[in-house]
Amino acid sequence: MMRSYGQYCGLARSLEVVGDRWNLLIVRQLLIAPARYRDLLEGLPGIATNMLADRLRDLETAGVLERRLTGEGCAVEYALTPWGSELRQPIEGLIRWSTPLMIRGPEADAFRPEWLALAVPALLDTRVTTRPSATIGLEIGDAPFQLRASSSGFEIGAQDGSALDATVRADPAYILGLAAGALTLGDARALGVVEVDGDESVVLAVFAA
Amino acid sequence: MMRSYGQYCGLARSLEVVGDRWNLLIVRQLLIAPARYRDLLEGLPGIATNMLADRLRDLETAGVLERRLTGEGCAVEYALTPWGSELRQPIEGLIRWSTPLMIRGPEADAFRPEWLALAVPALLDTRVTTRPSATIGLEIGDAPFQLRASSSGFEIGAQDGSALDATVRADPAYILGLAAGALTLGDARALGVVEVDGDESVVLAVFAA
DNA sequence: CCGCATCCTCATGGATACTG
DNA sequence: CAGTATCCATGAGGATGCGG
Repeated sequence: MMRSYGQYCGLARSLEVVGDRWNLLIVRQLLIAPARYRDLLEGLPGIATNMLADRLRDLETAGVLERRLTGEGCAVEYALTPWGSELRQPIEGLIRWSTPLMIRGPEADAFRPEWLALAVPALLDTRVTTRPSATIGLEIGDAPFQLRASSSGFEIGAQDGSALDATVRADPAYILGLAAGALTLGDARALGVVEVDGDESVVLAVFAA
Repeated sequence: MMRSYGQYCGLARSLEVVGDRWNLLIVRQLLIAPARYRDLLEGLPGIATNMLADRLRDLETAGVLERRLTGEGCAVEYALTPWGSELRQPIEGLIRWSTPLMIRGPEADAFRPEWLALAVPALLDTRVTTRPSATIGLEIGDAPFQLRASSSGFEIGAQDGSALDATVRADPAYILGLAAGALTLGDARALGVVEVDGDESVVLAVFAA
């Protein structure tokens, strides 16, 4: 638990809960989906096992997440509380703010396609939310997804057979930088084709509204 | 400078720049107004002098803030760059998220009236931004201010002679908690009168649109 | 004074090994 | 699988010094 700032300020008190190293990244993983301990270790490359255990305890105590026992046997699962889920807004703000840092490209950093599920909605132009019929196609690895944008938010589901209006193919490690710089739904423009040099590929397609 | 997370994720890269202890609180102070070293020390109760110096250097290197020489002589002043100013959005999100932490009240924490200049706009209901004529009166210490809300944002200026529609008097140390729980401009309701037990008082008044 | 730099101590983070 | 225990490196915090 972070040492108190001793300031009666909303920002300071928030940071006493989620300002510790790794905390917001754990919340990021749980915003994508509830997860088990092992999933979190994989989704947070570089974290030490004791750090993850400590942080999960802190965040549970603070009321940001909760431990749940899934149906089969005694499997432990971690999920955000309603209050913890509301961190989506500031986290999306930080993802948008990172644009100048992301367009440098991935360099030696790790990349996980699941992070797109959080980043792409955050990076889409806000005009999307006023166009109820907007739909974006996402293919992560071999699994095709469809990202539906409506006034009530974004929803990821199975992809139907809609024709593509524009298509982009990019290495997973570059897709975020490309999206940050160029992706807006208002004009649905193609981002261009980038060479794929890894064995894992992501196809990001923008459909017409 | 924070150790790298080694993740090609916008949130992780943002946190490598502003995730270190004190960094976002320094940005908070500069969002209120550009400030000198001494002002920052006073506005950040609890910070050590070497921490402030280190962080200012880090944030300048990262491009979040810049050192400026003010007109008279060689007085150093710190101000946010345009990119740094864009942290207002995620910071306001964290201020809103802190509501359950703030309604506990100030306890033993320090309070500075200037923090209201950031918190009040962040806590106002978003309906405010769709009512161009909305105006809020703020009195910090002896200085009366007027907070004008328009579609282009909030602006703080001198107070004119407008009649009050509702008035709230509260100790500065409680005003944030009250505002977080009860203040919406849509119905402009009074928050009630709270005893003032300090020598410094804040009057928060909600005007009719 | 203001704007830092140095020094020292202690809490925290990180890597690895290990256990129920 | 889901964490603890251990050890070491790093960073925070406080006091103080010091040049302009």
